Amino acid sequence: MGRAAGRRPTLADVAERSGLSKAAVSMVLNDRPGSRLSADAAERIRAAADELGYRPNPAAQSLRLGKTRTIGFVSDEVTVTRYASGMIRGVLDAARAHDHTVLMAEATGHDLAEAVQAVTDRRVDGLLIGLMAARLIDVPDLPADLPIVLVNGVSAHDHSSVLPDERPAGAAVARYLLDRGHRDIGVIGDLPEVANDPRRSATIADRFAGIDAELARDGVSAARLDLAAWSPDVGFAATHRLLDAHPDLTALIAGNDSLAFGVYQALAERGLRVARDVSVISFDDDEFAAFQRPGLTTARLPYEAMAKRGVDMLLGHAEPGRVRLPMPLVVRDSVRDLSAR
Amino acid sequence: MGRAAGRRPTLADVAERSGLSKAAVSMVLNDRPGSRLSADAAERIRAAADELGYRPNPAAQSLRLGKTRTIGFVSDEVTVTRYASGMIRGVLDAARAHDHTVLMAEATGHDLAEAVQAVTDRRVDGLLIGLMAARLIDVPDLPADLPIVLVNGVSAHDHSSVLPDERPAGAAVARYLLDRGHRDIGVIGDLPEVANDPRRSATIADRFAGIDAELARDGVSAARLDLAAWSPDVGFAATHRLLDAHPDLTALIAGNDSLAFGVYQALAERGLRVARDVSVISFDDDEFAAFQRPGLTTARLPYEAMAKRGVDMLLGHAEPGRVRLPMPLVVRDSVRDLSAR
DNA sequence: GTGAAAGCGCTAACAT
DNA sequence: ATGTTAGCGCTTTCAC
Repeated sequence: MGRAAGRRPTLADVAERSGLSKAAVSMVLNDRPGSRLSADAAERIRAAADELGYRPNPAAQSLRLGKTRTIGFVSDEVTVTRYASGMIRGVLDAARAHDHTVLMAEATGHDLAEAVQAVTDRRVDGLLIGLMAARLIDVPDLPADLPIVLVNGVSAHDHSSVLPDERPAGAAVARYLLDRGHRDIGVIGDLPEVANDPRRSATIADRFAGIDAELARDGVSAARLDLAAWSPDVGFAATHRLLDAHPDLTALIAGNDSLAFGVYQALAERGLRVARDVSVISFDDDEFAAFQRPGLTTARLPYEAMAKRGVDMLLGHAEPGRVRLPMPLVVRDSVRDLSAR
Repeated sequence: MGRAAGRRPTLADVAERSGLSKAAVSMVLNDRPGSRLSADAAERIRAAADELGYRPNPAAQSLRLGKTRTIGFVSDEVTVTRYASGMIRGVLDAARAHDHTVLMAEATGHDLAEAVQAVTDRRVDGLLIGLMAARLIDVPDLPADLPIVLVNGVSAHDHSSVLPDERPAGAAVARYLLDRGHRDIGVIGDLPEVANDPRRSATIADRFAGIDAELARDGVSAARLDLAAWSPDVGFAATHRLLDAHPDLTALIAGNDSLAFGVYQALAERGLRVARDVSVISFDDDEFAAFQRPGLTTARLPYEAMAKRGVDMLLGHAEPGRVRLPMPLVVRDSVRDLSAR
């Protein structure tokens, strides 16, 4: 049992108390196969360590081993923003599962290189770069032997990375509507300017390509409205514009949940009920998607799973490479089944 | 200029390259007053360090100095949840300002003591405990010399802590309504069960006490509805119930923004417009408060400022003790001015 | 003014 | 099978 003593006990203290050598203590506590200690000796050592409340000093271990059992996590703004909190959970959980701790640094406003430097200065064993929006970035120079993986991002070089698999998600969203009898569909939110620039988004183009391809399979061509930004107020304005032009639409696909928030508001203002009058479906599964009334059906961005996979790759528990993870469709109540009537 | 060399350069490398001793290099690089090196020698050392891209090994420094320049941040769920992301930003920024890094651990599901242990095992220089909801907790045993401060929480012992100053905020919210001519006011969301248990909330009682006192000053007694939980759907149901009983209400005070989200939904369902027909005001300033339509006026929980103050206290840059920080009223468009008509 | 040397706590190679 | 020792990279007394 640990006491809150003055000086923290060291290996030497445990050795002295157990009447054995430091080497013996080290062997037992790390149960190295080296040489079998007598069961009795091992017992004495464990007892002594326990009584003293001994905890190894990680600085000493790092110095000796050249490993820190710490990974660095630098992000553009996922740490400090609500959107990708699942990513933090994933990183923390996966790191703990492999007995590593996480050093976080934020690159908001700063140079990414600066944040990376701060972290590598601490001699982390691996570097995870997490991005808010999936995009292409330049990875700063870093020690040649430092493993690195990008979560929700890609580099121009061949760094390992994990991205959401947007194309099938786009197709699944369209298919969900099609299967329920919708053929008069509006698509709110393609961002041509962003979609064509991988440094702004490496995946949005896939999202819409998936939608378009699936719609085309059934011969439906959607009413489209391109946008310049994704926020509730532009979703609000866009909905009004689209519905003014096409009052016959039975379903709306929003580029993401933030836009869909605005769609709900606009629909309410027009006296239209979500699902009953106009169905809505979207992407991301933001926290408030479940709070909408009715609950918003949306294809989830798998932040937590991506982070976990990233850590696993970083620590050698998963194949490295460029990976895409599925975006599950979270079904709630915002889509009406027209085929049943 | 740093090269991505094979082995990382050490102090000894810098010494060799500059033709001086390790001691001299250490002195110069940390500019110790000890003994003045010749300006020329100092220059040579800096140049050598620069060319080599030398960065001190923190493990070695920690071992020698007994300091890690790292603080531990353990929280119940602020890390992995969107609500208090401002707290993370505050911690990270303040730590960097004092040249410290942050080790994060999450106590969700686990024992708080377990997360604290994980962090103190790493020999952090200070411990920050951050809570989602301001409440009273028991701080686990820890090394006697480890500074600790609670952010958005208090302990039964006299640990330093920083809390939001809820009473004045409650008063300010009520006053804001009163000053605009509202006298038929509904209060949605007191949680008697929670408010009376400091281990569930150490501040909610103050919030409502502030509201009540200020209302009483002007002789108005609100229509109150006590709740058992704070979520959009209970806010939704509560609004309907309250308005059914008191159709004459001109303003609603919601216990927090999550509740207010439901208030908006219920009002919309009744064909009532926020502000024009019924004013709404709330607490927290959640991210989506600004996205509501009209924007929600709310008393902000100063997560970022609390975190910053906490770090400053921890690192000796601010007076320790029990501190309360103001909750600024963020004025948007959800309250109508009745006195002007 | 400058450098040699000890030592922080730990592990692994080497003696015994 | 157990113990002794060197050394990871750094800072800081203490001689020179």
